[in-house]
Amino acid sequence: MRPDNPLIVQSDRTLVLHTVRAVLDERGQARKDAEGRPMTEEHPLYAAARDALAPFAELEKSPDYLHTYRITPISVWNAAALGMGTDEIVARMEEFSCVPVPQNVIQDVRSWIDRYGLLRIERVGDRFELLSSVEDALEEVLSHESIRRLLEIDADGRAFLSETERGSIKQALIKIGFPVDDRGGYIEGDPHPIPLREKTLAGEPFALRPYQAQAAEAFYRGGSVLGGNGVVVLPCGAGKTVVGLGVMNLVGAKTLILTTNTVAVRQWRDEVLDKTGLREDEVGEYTGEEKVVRPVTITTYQMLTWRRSKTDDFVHFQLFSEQNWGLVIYDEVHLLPAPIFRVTAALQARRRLGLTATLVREDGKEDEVFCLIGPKRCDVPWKVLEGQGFIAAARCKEIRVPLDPSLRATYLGADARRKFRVASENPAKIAVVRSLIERHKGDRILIIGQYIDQLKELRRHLDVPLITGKTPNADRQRLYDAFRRGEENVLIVSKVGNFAIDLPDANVAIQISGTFGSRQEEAQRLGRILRPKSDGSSATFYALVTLGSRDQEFAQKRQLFLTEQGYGYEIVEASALDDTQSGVQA
DNA sequence: TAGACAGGAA
DNA sequence: TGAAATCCTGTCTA
Repeated sequence: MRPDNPLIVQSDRTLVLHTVRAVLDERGQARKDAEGRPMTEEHPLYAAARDALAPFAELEKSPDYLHTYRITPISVWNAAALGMGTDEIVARMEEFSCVPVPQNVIQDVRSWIDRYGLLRIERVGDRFELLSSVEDALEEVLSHESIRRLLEIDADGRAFLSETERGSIKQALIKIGFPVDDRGGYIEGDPHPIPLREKTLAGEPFALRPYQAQAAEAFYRGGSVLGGNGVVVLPCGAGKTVVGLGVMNLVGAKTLILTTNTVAVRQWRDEVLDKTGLREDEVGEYTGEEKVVRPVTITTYQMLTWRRSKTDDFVHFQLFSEQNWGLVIYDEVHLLPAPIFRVTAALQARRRLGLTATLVREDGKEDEVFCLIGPKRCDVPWKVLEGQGFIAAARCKEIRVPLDPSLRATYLGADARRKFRVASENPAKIAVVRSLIERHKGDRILIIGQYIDQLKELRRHLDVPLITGKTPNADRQRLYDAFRRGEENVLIVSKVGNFAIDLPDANVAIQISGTFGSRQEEAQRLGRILRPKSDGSSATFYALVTLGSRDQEFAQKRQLFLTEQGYGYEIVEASALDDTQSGVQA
């Protein structure tokens, strides 16, 4: 703790981190710039503090100078699963704090950490027992009706549960603040060796990158809690599929893979065939087009959650029991739909791997992921991979575009939800896009937006191709290819860009509108330009927002996740684009 | 029997 | 907070 440190830990468990500090002259006075404003510089400890806090705190707000983090039970338990204890968490806060860390915060962290592992599930013959390391704890949770009705209490007061209740009991317990250490173990599933190739089909040498191998190991071996279930968090473009292959190799059993769409199904299949020794007849696709169950089977969430009508049963749930799976992989686990949680609750005896770039869910179901899939096993910060050259360096700029006075009235007159749309569709953004394209001549530019009308308008002005959900697959492919070959330098894409993983790489992305406050969407979009460039050059991400509007508000929320990962948004006024080149450099 | 398309769901 | 995209299935056409 030093007075010039950047962090303040508050008793409401929020952490306030200064990103900048005043520049002082030799007499210790704040130095002023030419216009008399105090000068600031990045706080020398900011980056180190940010990285130290990331494992156990969640970034909540990130305006220019003060970033607010919050410590929650889930954030602390995830840290605990990575092997971090109270002492370490407190030490990290004290190292960067400029005031004493409040005692109640230390106590809260300690009590949460202590709770993790207080209750555990163990196998007893063909059923399971809920045990507690402290006598009162079991008594306390049994006083909750929601818990007791799931258990069978015998004459000695021991609490037993059946295999099928294993998931629901964990869900119920986390709701009342007790994460369970499930040591019930796994069904091994039918063995099926999955060797990794040393050369891909194209003859290129193949091996897991160090961080990929570490992630697979961390999942499989576990740490302070039993391995074999949990989530691996890796940036877009860092090779999550390959981590999945690594885990399949370690488990060596029949595997069921769940993905978000059919393009992803195809991609998983190609990767499995390209990088493992499995033959084509060992890998099956279970989709609308063909339903083939093989030792490695890949399907979509929508396939599984399909039913004839709202009241009917899920037709394809039998896939989970069709084979004796030894591993279930949940791709993009932050998008997991509710019914899959339900079936996963009954699947606690199978090894479960979740893969994602951002563990944050916009629906706040992080606790369900935590107790049903498992804790975070590995989280490689984006900036670390950038430093190692596995993803490209990127600069983010938020360009603030004024709203024309004539539209100002429309904006002010609109109700809250229309306001966002009016601000998002600010026509002045078109001129800004045009000048950015001008500035980035020779670059590959993706323009990403949310509203079809707005994008059509843009296409009319710029005369470049537009891809939306209605664009037939053949046309998309043709445009993607043209973009890849460099025949087209600019492409406008709608929300298809969020899902389409076959979208070609670019080095400039211009976001002209986005979903309310979706942090993970912003991360995905940045991911589009993060593939390392052959010449090692960096990428640029522009977010266009309407000055002083709800658009600007939501843009801040969207940026949270990336700020947490160390991406700073440089704020540029649109007017600065016109006169000099100083505001935005190509 | 493939392909196109509409409809419903989340 | 709302718009857009996706997928699966069933039906129709050639």
